[in-house]
Amino acid sequence: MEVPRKIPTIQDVARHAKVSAATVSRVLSNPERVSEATRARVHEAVRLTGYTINQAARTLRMQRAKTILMALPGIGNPFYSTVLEAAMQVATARGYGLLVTGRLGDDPARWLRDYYVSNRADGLLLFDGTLVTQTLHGIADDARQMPLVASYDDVPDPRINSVVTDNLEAAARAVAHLAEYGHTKIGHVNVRNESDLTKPHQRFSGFVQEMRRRGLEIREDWIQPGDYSMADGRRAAAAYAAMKERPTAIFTANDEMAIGLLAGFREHGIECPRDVSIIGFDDITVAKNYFPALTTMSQPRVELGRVATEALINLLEGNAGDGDPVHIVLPSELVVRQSTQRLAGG
Amino acid sequence: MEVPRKIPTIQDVARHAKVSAATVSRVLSNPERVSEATRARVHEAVRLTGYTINQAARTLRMQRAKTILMALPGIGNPFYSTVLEAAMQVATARGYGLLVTGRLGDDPARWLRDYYVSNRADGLLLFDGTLVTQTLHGIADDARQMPLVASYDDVPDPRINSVVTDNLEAAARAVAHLAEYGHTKIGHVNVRNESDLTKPHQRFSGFVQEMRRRGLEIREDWIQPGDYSMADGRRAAAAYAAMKERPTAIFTANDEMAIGLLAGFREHGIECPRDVSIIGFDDITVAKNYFPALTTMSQPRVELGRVATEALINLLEGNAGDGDPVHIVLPSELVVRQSTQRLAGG
DNA sequence: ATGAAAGCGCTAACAA
DNA sequence: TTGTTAGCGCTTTCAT
Repeated sequence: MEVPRKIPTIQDVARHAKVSAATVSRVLSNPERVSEATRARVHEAVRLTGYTINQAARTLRMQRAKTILMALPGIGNPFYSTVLEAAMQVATARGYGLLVTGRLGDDPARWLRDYYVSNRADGLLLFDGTLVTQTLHGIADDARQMPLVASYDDVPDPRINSVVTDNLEAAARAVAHLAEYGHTKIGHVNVRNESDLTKPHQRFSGFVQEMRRRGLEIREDWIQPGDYSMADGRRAAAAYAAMKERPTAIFTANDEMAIGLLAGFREHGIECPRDVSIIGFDDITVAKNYFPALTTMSQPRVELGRVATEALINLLEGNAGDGDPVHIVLPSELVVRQSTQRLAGG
Repeated sequence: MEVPRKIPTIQDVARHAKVSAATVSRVLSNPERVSEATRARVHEAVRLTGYTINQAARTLRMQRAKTILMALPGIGNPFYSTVLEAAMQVATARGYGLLVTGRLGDDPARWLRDYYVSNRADGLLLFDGTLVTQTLHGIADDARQMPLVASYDDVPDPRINSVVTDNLEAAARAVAHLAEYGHTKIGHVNVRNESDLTKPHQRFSGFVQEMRRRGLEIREDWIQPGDYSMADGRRAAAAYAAMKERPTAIFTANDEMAIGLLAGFREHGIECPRDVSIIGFDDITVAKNYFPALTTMSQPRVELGRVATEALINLLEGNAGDGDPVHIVLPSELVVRQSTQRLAGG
């Protein structure tokens, strides 16, 4: 019956090595300030005691948690899980822990900022585009500013650091691809609600922009609402199927809606790409394994997670805050597969 | 030019309310031990100062971080992202933060345990089945035990708390489904490596068990290796395609491999379900939207995340450790869709 | 190069 | 019911 040993503290190590706690601390963070002999003794003592630094104490003392907070709109989305994985790798490599949160309550800004004020996280990786700029500034513009990097589909406030993909351009290219294939009757599936009227999604704007540029008619009824889920893709399919006249090509704001749309169409006897061309957005893993393989705008989501996390940590460790905001735009790429086809006789 | 206010501490609140810090602390954690009048004054002071408790200080003092650590084998996997989301919701609701980690380095047990020893997390949600039981015990059986709940495909050490699905049974039912459809030539795709020889995956065992029970031949070459990725599903497809004699039905250990397998087969002109029936495992979102819609064993992954997290927090808050280990088994469910078919003339 | 001492912000034991 | 005091484990002046 073993007596549970106490978790060793820096004092225990000091005693073992016959030095002061201050010296142990130095060995651990500024080894060059300690003589080689002492250093060796301390390391040995660390090994012997199995000492691990107490982060809570260190955080309290240093006012830095060595932890970053990642706010996600819905982790269930495979898109974000890849981003999360990339972020985690970078964070770990640089000695940071990664807290995740999603449920933001009725005061999202406060919810997030409390992590900072309460000394649980040093900075924020914001992947949740539902927070409007105003709210965002509630986080960043406070006296006790929380360092943050935003990364989502909309173009964030220029005062806020951001790492994004060129959503507007990419959406325009998606439409251009359809147009180049001879399609003129083009539909779109995207989020549509009041907040969007004042601040439309970049992918929506890209769609509108390219349609206008090419002089193509934008038909209201061909723009179907979708919250980025497969279920909403199916719903859109039902809506299109019920129409007398349908678009010959549809651009969905993400791959999951494209898949739902395809699946839904199939149930209505509408075949892709025979009857309709569909282009998605994101290039999630399943896109190339779907049938038909999905044409899509590929997003560098590993890069997104990696770069955003690196930017944040640099911010935290560099001369924080006194530089200009960081704005990084990563390129998307058109990946043509089987779900789009030249319009027959077009 | 606003001078950045200092983050208010409990002392600031105390000063405002003209009470001692201890009283403020009491109001925040044991309100009933404080008179109503004082309580009101303190609350007002909290509001005025915008006070938020300093978690680092509290953690140091109480030796509890109010944070749980979730170890995932690969968050990229959409299966786990759903579990993660469920876990996060429960954790948040019960006042816990959720740290995630994946990169476990060369000493995974130590890596995970250090979170505990260093006072960063109070307990561990272990979703990574690659840690063998021995290693696990390195985490749990230490003098400084880290409370943990394991949840993955293999049946964990009985001394360890676990929340799992009935993988072995479910796998057997998957095979039974194929057999009932008249298939006798049944293949399987699953992880295969040395560690599996000593400790085969439950889904593998379930396959073997049901095949034996029905007196069906288990052909080594029909058991293809797969690391649960779509890419490995494709690889398996290539392997099967190259065979002179192929199975008429295949059970893959997860849906992603099933999708990869289907996509791969299609490229070789092998159609599902016409030429081969395929049953997956997990029922990821895309399964029902795939073409053909995937027959699969549905796993209650939201439940899994929820129940495991609840079990862990109960453990942390209850009379921890002195009870028997918790073992919860959640049921899987057969979902028949289009990717399996009765064997023609069978 | 090393040690002594103070203090980060909180809670809990004890006193009043 | 409330206040005083000590101390969680660490880092960091300031001495030596």
